[in-house]
Amino acid sequence: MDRFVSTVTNKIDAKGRVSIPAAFRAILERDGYRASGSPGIYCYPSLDAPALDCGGERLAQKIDGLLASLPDYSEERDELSVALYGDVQVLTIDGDGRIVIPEALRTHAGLGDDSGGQVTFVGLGDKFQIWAPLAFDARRKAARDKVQEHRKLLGGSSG
Amino acid sequence: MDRFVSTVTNKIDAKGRVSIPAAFRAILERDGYRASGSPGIYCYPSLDAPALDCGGERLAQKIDGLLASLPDYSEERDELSVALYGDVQVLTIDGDGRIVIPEALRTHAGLGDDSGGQVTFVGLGDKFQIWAPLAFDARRKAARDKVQEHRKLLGGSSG
DNA sequence: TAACAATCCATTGACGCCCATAAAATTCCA
DNA sequence: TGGAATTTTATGGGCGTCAATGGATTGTTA
Repeated sequence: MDRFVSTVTNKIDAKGRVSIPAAFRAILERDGYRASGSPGIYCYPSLDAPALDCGGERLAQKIDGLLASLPDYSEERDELSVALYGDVQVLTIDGDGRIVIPEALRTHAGLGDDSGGQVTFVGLGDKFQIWAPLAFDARRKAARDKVQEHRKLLGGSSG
Repeated sequence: MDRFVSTVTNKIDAKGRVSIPAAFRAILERDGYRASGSPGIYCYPSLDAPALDCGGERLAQKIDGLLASLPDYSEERDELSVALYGDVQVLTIDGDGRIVIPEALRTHAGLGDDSGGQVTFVGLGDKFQIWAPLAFDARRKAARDKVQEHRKLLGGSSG
């Protein structure tokens, strides 16, 4: 199965458009995205980071599956629906492979004028994230430090 | 299958008209809504929230199915029938894609002059809800907290 | 005819779609 | 293997269409 991997930083233009990395687009297409008549890509605020989680049909079906397991008209289901469906935005990819990130999502990810007009795409396997470049640098550095610690604990003489 | 997703906030004008988000309208049309001679959209007070539940034919059938699953003449069925059918309003969409929310429904959802002349449409899969913007913000926060508890079900090593 | 409702029309701004350009990668061939 | 030709990407901009909104006009009913 194809996975989203690697990290790419692209520009946002004056109209708020960003090119999705070609490698990611290719995966979305194989994942059920159809150039025409397609719903688009699913995108929602990441729960534990100032970033956006994005994916294709596979991700949408995951959400459906979770909700379908709860009884209709239960309060629990309504609440989950709000958080899962309600926060999801379906973004369409234009003919040139670009999307426009809506205001609500940009706010969550800190993609304001201060982000230097750039966004970072981060592959995470079956989904990918969109970050403000600086915020992601910090996150990445923290992750590296953590790995270093683990190495020490593991007594890693080889890496 | 088409689902209602995402959250949109629109204005109510002086005459009480609100535009239904175009994306939602498109789903209603595919769900059996016909521009002319159509019954309209089904709308009723949400059972457990200060909001309105709305949907098309698919929602109506779902309610039918739910009631049919309960034993005839059971107290439970009677109560649910009243709760679900009793307050249902069939709203028509005008030529410009707008509806007028009747007084009784506006009261339940707290869509008064205090709501800033705005309403929030929240996609919930096979139905959508109409909220007063501020009330929905609170609900959204609660819902997100709840999802945190369910994250493991989403298979998320992150997010 | 007053009050209200439904339909129609007009404006504005956002968005989708198309094309142009430049840089980068890939292919192809000597 | 080197380099030229071609294709793919990323990005910028123009323009037409449509959605959202406000206002006017017509119709209906008490």
